[in-house]
Amino acid sequence: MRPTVHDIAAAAGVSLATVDRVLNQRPGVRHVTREKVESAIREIGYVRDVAAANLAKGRTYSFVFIVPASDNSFMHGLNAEVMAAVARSPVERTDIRTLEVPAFDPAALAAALDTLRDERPAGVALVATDAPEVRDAVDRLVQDGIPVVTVVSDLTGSLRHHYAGVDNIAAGRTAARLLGRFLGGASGDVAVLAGSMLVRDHRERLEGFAAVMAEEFPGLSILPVIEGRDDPDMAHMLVSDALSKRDGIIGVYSLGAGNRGLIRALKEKSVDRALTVIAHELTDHTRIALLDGTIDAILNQDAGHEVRSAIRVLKARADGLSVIDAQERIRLDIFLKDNLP
Amino acid sequence: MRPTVHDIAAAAGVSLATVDRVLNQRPGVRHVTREKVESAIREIGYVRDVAAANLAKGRTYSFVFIVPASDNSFMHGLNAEVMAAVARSPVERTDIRTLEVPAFDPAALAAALDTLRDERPAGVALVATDAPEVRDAVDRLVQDGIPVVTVVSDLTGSLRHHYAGVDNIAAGRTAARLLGRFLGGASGDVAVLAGSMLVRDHRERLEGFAAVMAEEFPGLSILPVIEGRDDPDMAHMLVSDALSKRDGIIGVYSLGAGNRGLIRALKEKSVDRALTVIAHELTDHTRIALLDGTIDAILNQDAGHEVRSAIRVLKARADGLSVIDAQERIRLDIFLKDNLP
DNA sequence: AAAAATTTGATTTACGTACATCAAAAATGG
DNA sequence: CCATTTTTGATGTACGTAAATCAAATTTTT
Repeated sequence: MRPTVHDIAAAAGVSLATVDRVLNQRPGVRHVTREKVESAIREIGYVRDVAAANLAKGRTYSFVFIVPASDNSFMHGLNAEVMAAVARSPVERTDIRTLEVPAFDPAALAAALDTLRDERPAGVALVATDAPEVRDAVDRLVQDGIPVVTVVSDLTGSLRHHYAGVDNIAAGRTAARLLGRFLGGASGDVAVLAGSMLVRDHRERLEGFAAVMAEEFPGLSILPVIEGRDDPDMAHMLVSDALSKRDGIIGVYSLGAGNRGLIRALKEKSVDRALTVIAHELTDHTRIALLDGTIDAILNQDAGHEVRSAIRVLKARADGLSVIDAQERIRLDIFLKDNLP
Repeated sequence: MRPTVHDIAAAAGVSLATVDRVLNQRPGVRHVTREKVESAIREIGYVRDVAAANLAKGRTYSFVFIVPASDNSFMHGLNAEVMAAVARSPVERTDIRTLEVPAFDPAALAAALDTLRDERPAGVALVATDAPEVRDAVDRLVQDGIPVVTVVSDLTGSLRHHYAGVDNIAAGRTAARLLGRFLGGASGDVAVLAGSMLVRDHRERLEGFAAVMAEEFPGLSILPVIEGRDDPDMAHMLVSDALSKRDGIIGVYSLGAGNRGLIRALKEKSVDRALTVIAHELTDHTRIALLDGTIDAILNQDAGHEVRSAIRVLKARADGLSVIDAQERIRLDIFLKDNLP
């Protein structure tokens, strides 16, 4: 049987009340007594029964999920996953609230984070925008003792406790190797379509991509990055334009969201030429494009996993428990035609 | 607030005792009363607080994990993951016992399964060997009301409740496309190294591989499968032999476990020729080979995920709860040099 | 309609922990 | 050494559910 608080009391030779004071860090225990209890806890290997504790506390973890009000398929998917988590939340003794903030607006995000300082939720998850003011706001929350995790996009240099997202440099490197290998030994130009170079994940993907391209595929040269602002029409125009102007393009890497415009442009232009295309994020559109051969591989991060992982990590933090690291590692999914879920 | 049993009682106009009788399927409730309670449950949307219920029951789920006594890196890894789960088990109110049975021995596995019928554990997970006697033994367990999930290797046609493993046909197809694309448009022979064609996962991988090869890469022809019985020395000999005899070989697909022999053979023979190699299962050996360029891509199933998923599914079954399907889908990991964990 | 059987209600205890209260004991200050 | 403060113990209630007991009400059988 698992040891209980009673066993601690017996082992330490103190009363239940004292054990409780130690366990819940209540005042009024002499230093020596506290040590006695703590060593008893270690000796008999007591671990608090979190379920029973939560029952007694009547506790519900109130978490806040901050998502950008962005209008692309990926963010819609992420939102849906958060909503699914909200739907499940009563069963898991969590009470998840979502907060929408304008996308790419550091000031608004920082302001939203600061309001949470008073509210003191049991944890905060956010899709971070990489800016000093956001970093500072996150640090303030952490210093107030509130668990914070970033999702999808990280905030390096901040005090956030955890990042539930993929390694974007590795993603870029992987894309480069796939593209390079798929192109065989061919020489030519590679077009890169990004949302915006102001977003950290996009910068990192490009960085990884460029590094491997330079190291391993000298025959391929990267054209200046096309910034489509994750807007279908804009992407369509810019990509069409690029493909018309440069017929040396043999490969495309789309590292941002909003691939609808890209796909349209590819369909129009690729009738007479063979292009190898790697894109990010599995959505309805990219899935169809992968199946019909317009896209050759899709790199993906599973939004559902990210959301669930973020919640698990916040919960563990709130309880002072540890997580299974391997379980919380968000993997980079590589999808070809054949292994689609 | 979540509704409780008291709320059901009030809503249905019956006593707590009656609610309890209905909830726990105890006898002595008239049909009409039972219906009244059940509709009240639906109306107010009651869901049992599993944590409280388990606390009251003093319940510990006792699960049995049957693993083959196989001596390859993958099975060692699986075993380690099961052990890690055992270590965590007290915290999760589970009591996991492992049972080792000889590998590839259907009779022994079936016998082991049959002993469990008396023991009546709360759930059984097994790495299935694909044989009628195993299927029958599994069906008997299921018919006795014991939750059963297969791990890594499935048992199609049986009544098992769930399979925690990858889609091996998709894995084979993916391997074929990767290999075909990596080889550009080149023509030549492809060698396939398997453990044994008697194992279902290996057969399925080959099936998927051969299908895509035939459909999409007519320039590549698959040589007769080499069966290395997952034995390093045997694999080394057979692969060396094949590489010496046929210098038309430009690609290798290793779909089984035990890649040490393969890697050794490749290192010896590939000094003077360029081979493209796809292998299964990320282990210390394959990881090094991937990094040094001996292997070009590794397909992997995450044993840790499989074990944790199996346990989650068994627990949910035991509680009569549903699982999050997307969370329990075991993904096929594709590793290149750049996205290794 | 009475006897027997079945169904329902009322109540209690338990699970492991949290938290509060009050009394008793011990340590500390002057 | 007494008064005061601090520390400790004893005890009870609560969380939501399970499970048991016994009495009361209802239904079924004869």
